[in-house]
Parts: sequence; structure tokens; C-alpha cells
Amino acid sequence: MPENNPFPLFEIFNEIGIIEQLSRARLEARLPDGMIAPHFSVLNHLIRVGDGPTPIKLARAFQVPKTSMTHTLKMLEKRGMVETRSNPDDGRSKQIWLTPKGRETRDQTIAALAQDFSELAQGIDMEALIAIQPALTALRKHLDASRDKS
Amino acid sequence: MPENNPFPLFEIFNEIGIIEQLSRARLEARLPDGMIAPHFSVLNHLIRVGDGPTPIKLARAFQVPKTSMTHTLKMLEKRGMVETRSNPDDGRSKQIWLTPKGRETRDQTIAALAQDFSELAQGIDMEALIAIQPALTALRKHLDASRDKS
DNA sequence: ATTAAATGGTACGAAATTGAACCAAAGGAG
DNA sequence: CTCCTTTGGTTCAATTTCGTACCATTTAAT
Repeated sequence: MPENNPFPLFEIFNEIGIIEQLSRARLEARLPDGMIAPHFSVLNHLIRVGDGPTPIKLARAFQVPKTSMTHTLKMLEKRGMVETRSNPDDGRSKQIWLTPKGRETRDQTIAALAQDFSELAQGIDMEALIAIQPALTALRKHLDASRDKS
Repeated sequence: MPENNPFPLFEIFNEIGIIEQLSRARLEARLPDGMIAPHFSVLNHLIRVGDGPTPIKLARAFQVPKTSMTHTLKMLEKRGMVETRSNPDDGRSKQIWLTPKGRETRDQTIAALAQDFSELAQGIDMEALIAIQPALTALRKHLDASRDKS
């Protein structure tokens, strides 16, 4: 019998999968018309890390294929939420900038979510939840680091 | 300043989203050819709850639209992993059964994942991880219960 | 300087997801 | 029994995701 029992990980990944689905649905309920979670994620990322990353950098940040990011950015641009400029340092690549509308949409969504989450927090042991964050972060980092081996 | 600070929830949902993506990629790396996570989820669910559920019941269990489940089941049937029978008790509905091939695929995938997770577990504080499971379950239940309100 | 290899990005097509519309069977009201 | 509503399921179309192929530019090697 192995000393490392892997089955608790099944259970945890299963719970995480369900939570991801439910939290994504909540986010998308707060987004305008046809916007979806990946659109918002890009807006939010641009706020956090600053304007000007290249599409490939964004694709890596979210660990999606670059073709997926091309499509997501095309949709955001069609909605006037980001702006694509050519990169003066590299003729192959572009740079992505938030527009005022993109910034505003992100801010309003955050505000609506804060409201939503505030209500959510009332039925929850928030202290216990905050306490699990380091373990989640550690798991995420380990999963990320051990990717593409075997 | 509000007494319920919702922002830790942002961080936690963010980590959970990333973990979901990475763990799904790991699962799919262990699946045959073109199989994807939802296919496996159905196989695994049939093992856990037993054969014979209707498609609508499966759709509810995974909280996906019934059209999505129709498509998933069609793919599984094309691969010979599930079998659809008509429901003798209700002329509208069907019942889903695992085939031996479906059962075998599920078992082999579980075995491969157990191997994978065992290696994963070596670089992780498994005790801390097991300890967070109740909090995750509580969060999932609360999210689920408070769905469709507001 | 030339050539080869690597990198950023897009076009295109296949598969997945899902809402709208629809059909058939079941359930309920009278 | 008849009509109306509800429920299980599929078809269809629009959107998303993503692998393959491809082009343009940059980098490295010689």
C-alpha cells in the first residue's frame, strides 16, 4: 500500500471544479450583455499588471493557446474595451491597452461583484475561507511548476 | 468600512479558477485520443451513482444545459463508452448505461491519474490540503444553495 | 552578410457549449 | 375525455476554444 494516497486530490479537484463553474456563472451574471468570463479576466489583468502587454504575454498569463487570445482580444476590441497598438520595439507583435470604456466596465463589474460577494460572505465562515488561501496558492504553484513533466 | 470584506473571495475564486484549469489539463492528458474532461466526468459519475440515470438527471448533476449533455452523450455513444436505452417507465426519456469499454476507460484513467497524483503529492503538504476540503465543500454548498437569488 | 531557427500573430477548420425553437409524451384541471 | 401545461429530448445556429498551417519579423549561427 502506497504511503501517498492520491484520492483526496480527486475530491479536492472535484470540489474546485464545481466551485469554478458556480463562481464563473456568478461573474457572468454581472457582466454586460454577451460578455463572458475570459473577456473580464483580460480587463482585470490589464488593471492589475498595467497596460501594454503583448497578446502572447496575455496568452501565457492565462495559459490559453495564442489563437484563443487572438479571438478574445478581437471581441474586446469590437466592444471598444481594449485598443491594439503596434509594438515600436518589435515589428511582429502588438500591445494591448485598456480604453476608458474597458476600465469603466471592469470597475462597475468589480463593484457589482463586491456587492454580490458581500451577501455571499454573510452565510459563510469567512475566517475559515481566508485560512485556506495559502494552501490553494501552494497547490496552484505546485501544479504550475510541475506542468509538462512526464 | 464594511464589516464583510468581499475581496478575499476574489482571490480565492481566482486561485480556484487557475487550479481548475491546470487539473483539467492533467486529466485530459491522461485520456485517450480526443476525449475531454466532460466525457470522463460522465463515465465517473455513472460508476459512482450507478447505471441508468436519464440524460436530464445527468445534466442537472453537472449543472449544464440539457443540450450540452445531449452532445456529450452522443460523443460517448459514438466511442462506444455508454449505451442509451429507452425508459420503460416514461416514453419521453432515455436511460444511460456504461458499456464494458466505458468502464474500462474510466478505470484505466483513474489508475493513470492515481499515478500522476501520487507524484504530485510528494511535493505538497498533503495534510494541509486535506484539511481545506471541508471549507471547500462548505463554500460549494453555499454557492449552490444561494444560486438564482437576486 | 546569409541562412536557419525561433517567435508573434493570424486564418481556417473542427469540436464544444449553449440558448431558442420545436416535438413528443406525461400530468393536471375541468 | 379534452385541453393546457409541464417535462425530456433533439435540432439548429451562434459563439468559444484550440490545433494546424502559414506568414512576417527577429534572433542566432556561421
